[in-house]
Amino acid sequence: MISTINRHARVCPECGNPKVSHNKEKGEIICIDCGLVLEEKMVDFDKEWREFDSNDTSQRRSGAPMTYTQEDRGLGTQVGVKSDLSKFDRRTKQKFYRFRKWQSRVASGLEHNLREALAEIKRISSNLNLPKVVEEEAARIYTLAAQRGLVRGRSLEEVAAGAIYISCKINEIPKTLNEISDVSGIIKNEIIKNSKFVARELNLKVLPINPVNYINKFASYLELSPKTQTKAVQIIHKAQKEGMTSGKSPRGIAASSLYAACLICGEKKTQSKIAEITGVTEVTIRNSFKEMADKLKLRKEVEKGSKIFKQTKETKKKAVTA
DNA sequence: ACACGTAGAGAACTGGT
DNA sequence: ACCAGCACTCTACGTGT
Repeated sequence: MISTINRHARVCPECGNPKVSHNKEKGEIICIDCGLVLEEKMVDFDKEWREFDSNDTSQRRSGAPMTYTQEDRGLGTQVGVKSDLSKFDRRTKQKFYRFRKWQSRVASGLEHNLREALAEIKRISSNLNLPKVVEEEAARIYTLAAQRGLVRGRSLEEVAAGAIYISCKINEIPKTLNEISDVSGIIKNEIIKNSKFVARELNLKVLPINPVNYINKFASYLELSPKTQTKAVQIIHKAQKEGMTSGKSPRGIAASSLYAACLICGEKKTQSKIAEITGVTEVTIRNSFKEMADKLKLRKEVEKGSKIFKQTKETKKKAVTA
């Protein structure tokens, strides 16, 4: 989890330097070149020195896990609410009320902003039924943006919606701008504008997914042989070399390459079956396959595969009738 | 049932003004 | 900031095998 959510923050957005220094005492990650603080208020994940159980010699940490979905990352202390104070006498209660008042007063502008924005991110995520990891990533992106002063002069709701959009893309969650716009109440253009701005300033690379990553999963659902899988990967590599994959849906590329590989290896699966598993339509598979077959000269291989498929089908038939 | 083709519409992005 | 244009994908058909 930690490695996932921190993976985008290791290159300095200011000078592009990948060399960063981790100052554990201050809980900061700093660029060695320009000194820019990339991340602050980090948590030390080293061993806990205390022991709470004499029988247990292993050293443990305690408390709830750290989360970016709270402005203090779930690590802060909150002075109790009224119900917690019921057991105290009047004087003690008044003391705690004063503490609470001061706690809210001393909270910085950034903390107030984060509290509002993270609540908004939580609300949008919940309405869109987004996985926890997407909410966490969006919260992390917003927190970094706020720490770098990118929210200043912008509406926090707009930046929050932008963070959600980036997070969905990073985590491969197919949510459309319209859906995010409907739930957040922010117009599409503003979401695009803010997500681009934040991604650029934080040096977040929202790269398209490599279609090869899908092959194993889809092939397993389709119960394809390792030979067909390898062929599909080869086809994708060829297509990538020919520059056929840019701008296209990686799922579509994976689907059509699997379809082609099935035909070539004589392991026929229908377009509708592959479409069902891969989550793209038959039309997308057809169009993409047609382009691949033409540009990568797969026609001959496909014909050969079809012959093998027919032969094996006939021998199976004969075996059954015999 | 499956493969293939087409039309029209929508979503997302890009570039020009 | 706005808009037009573009490439891509989708739905919804019809047709052929």
